[in-house]
Amino acid sequence: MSQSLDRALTLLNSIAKDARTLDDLAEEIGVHKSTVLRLLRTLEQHHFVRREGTRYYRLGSAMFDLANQALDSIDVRRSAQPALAALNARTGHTVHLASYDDGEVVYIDKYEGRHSVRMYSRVGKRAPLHCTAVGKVLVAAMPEARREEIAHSIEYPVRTPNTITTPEAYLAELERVGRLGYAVDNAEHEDFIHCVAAPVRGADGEVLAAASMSVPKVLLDYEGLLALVPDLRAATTEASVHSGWTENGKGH
Amino acid sequence: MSQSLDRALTLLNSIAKDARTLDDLAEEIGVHKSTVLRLLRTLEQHHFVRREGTRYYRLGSAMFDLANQALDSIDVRRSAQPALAALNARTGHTVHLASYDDGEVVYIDKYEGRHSVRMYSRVGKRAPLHCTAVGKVLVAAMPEARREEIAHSIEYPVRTPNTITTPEAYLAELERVGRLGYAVDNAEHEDFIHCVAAPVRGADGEVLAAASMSVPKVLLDYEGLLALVPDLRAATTEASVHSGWTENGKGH
DNA sequence: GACCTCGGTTGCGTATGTTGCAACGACTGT
DNA sequence: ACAGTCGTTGCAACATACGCAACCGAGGTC
Repeated sequence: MSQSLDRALTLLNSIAKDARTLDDLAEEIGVHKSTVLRLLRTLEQHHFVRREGTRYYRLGSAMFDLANQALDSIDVRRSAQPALAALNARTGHTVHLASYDDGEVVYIDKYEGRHSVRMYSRVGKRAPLHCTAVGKVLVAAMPEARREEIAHSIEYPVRTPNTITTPEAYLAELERVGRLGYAVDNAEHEDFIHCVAAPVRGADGEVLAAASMSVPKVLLDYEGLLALVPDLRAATTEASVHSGWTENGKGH
Repeated sequence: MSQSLDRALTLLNSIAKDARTLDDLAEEIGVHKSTVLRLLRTLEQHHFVRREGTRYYRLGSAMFDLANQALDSIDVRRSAQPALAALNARTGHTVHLASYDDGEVVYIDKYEGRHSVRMYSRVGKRAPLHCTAVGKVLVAAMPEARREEIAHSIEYPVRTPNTITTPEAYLAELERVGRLGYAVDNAEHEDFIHCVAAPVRGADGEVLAAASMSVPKVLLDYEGLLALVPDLRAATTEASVHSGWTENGKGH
């Protein structure tokens, strides 16, 4: 809608990957370098980018500042923190907190596991709804009409042999998740990892976010993964209570 | 330089403080609300803001994503992490890692202390050079000409009765810091807190960042604060080694 | 040491994108 | 059902951001 802003934001994405030079950027977004220069200067004034020497541009401190302000203002992140940190410390597995945003899942917190196998995820990163345990939990909590709508509107890219690839299969899975109160990602996203996830609820019982544990298959088989569910649910229940949820239905 | 971009970035700052409505924002930056709408839409496409209901706008996930990508690419942050985390765990005090950027200090990492007294700081936040221990360490490490230049170009706003207020006093303090190898902020920034800081060095002995410990005065008197210096320096030395520094001068 | 190249920087005229306006529509609360 | 509030759209006028081309300054090569 706004051309220059659009270009500037695209620039930020490029710069984020790693430090870039002026001509690089100009070519990348297909405009004259003087145009890029002007945009970068404005971004620089606001500390969104900074220069390294004369040649290279990097993201600046405003980025961090705003991001952290924003993270702080996500209430569920703060209220879930103690329970999730404890879960992470107790089990040693990687714990994620995620919420729904515009047809995808967004990770809003992460507690790194103790194993050497690192997942390619990061706070702020987005992931598909159809092949993640957190995605299933979040969509399963929506009213039926919305579930249908989402199930039919998203893509189903195949990530592994186990990935769900049709709206029908996805809806059936969501129904199961809703009934059980937790979701499994049986290596549907990455070949060597499987996950379990459960919802974190707020004062009115609405689902605010989903928490998951991710475990390498070599460390724990499917049975072992399911055995983690009670532990996970204890944590999400605690997180829910801190978020204003009360046992018997409606809270306020 | 670029008007629309400039306005958009200002919008982001406003939104960051807390969720805002359209007219609020329009009035705040003094333009018509349709203009704001268009900018917000572009920001929304890029996930820099998201809508809460129809009325409110909040920062979006791209913010977190880019910020974390950028933080990951700050090498000194990663290499200093183990040493600083250990220092924080060992002492229970708040630990900051900061670097110099455009006439100010920027916090690039923070390890929260165990006391209830919380400081108003945050990763990405900026602070003055003249009244922070990290600021002194960073400027003290620069060549004399640059030190002079900075000392005479910055402002000296008074924060507490102890704040340094003249270039001359600041330069004298810097000389002391350079000689001792560490800096003290004797309640010069906030009344009830004092800090010590020391440099983290890279392969060529250049100062990459400064690490500090901040302690409430009620918890530890000035003597007690100084007694922390050996512990701090052990940590910054360890961090320096992880950053490629070698004991006897030039590394590579 | 002079030349050459490459990348960043500047000034300028033009066209394009962006703006403000005013009218519309959706939603809320009374 | 009505009034008021707030988000949304189409349009015409204008300012703004654009691309061009020429100008620097630094690094490397012969």
